[in-house]
Amino acid sequence: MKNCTIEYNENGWLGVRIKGPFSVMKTFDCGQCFRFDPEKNPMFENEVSGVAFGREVSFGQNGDLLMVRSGEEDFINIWHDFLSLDVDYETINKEIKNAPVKCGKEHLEKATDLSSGIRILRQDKWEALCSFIISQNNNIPRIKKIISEMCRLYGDKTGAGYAFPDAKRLYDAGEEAIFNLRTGFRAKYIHGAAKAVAEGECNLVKISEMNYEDAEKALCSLKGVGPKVAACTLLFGFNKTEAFPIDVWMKKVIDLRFNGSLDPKVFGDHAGIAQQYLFYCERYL
DNA sequence: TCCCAGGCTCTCT
DNA sequence: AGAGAGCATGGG
Repeated sequence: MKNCTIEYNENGWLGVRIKGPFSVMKTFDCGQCFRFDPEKNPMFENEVSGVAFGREVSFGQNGDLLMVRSGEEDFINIWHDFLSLDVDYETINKEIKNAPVKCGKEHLEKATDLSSGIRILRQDKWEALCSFIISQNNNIPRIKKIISEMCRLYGDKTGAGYAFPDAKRLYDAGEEAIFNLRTGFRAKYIHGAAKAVAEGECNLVKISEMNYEDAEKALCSLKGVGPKVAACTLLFGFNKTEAFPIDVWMKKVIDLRFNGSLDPKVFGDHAGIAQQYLFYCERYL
């Protein structure tokens, strides 16, 4: 494992020393995932818990020590990858700060410093696609509520919580059931995407192996999926960090901080990370 | 109350 | 190609 070291394993918690910038709070509160919530635990400076890949997990943090409530095997096989712990964010942050932007360099540096510690999660592909279809013209608290209810009603029980329902399960539940989750006009989009994925007409694994342009085209062929939802899906679920989702907040950022134009290409393969820094900075500060 | 939210589709120029 | 209305709902 690169850039982190397992230091101990006791009482169900795994202690992992992290090299480079890492913040549990920022990572799970920056709007990239919807199934984790902060916990109050005197043991840690910060803790979040939630469900991913059908497993309940908690992440605590004290300084550069990450505490994972899981076995060593799950950490190595799932959570290490989920959290992008192999990625050298220290170097990436430097590259982002040095990106050849035409203007707004000062803001870019400030946003990078303020957001440092965010890790782009590698989430489940279907969960990312479905979640970001739900996200359109919606606000984050409400998105979380809808997804939580969707999991409670249609996801497998994981213990205290529920897994994210797979595509077939949502397809079988029917459009009306999905509408009854208060998804509104998105119900037919969710149901249609679930059908396409469940029946193999939309193969998410194949899409993840495509180049960015083809992958975006493939996702956008689904009704209710446009450039922004596709970009978020590819960034947060398909590990395509060159994706640069532009929502109403990012439009604001570009107008206000970059004088109306910002070419994602200046960030190369780290465009998605830069985007997330700018988004987080604008929303939360 | 009213504006808005990690937008997209459809229609009309 | 580009602009604009409509969409369901509820958070703040």
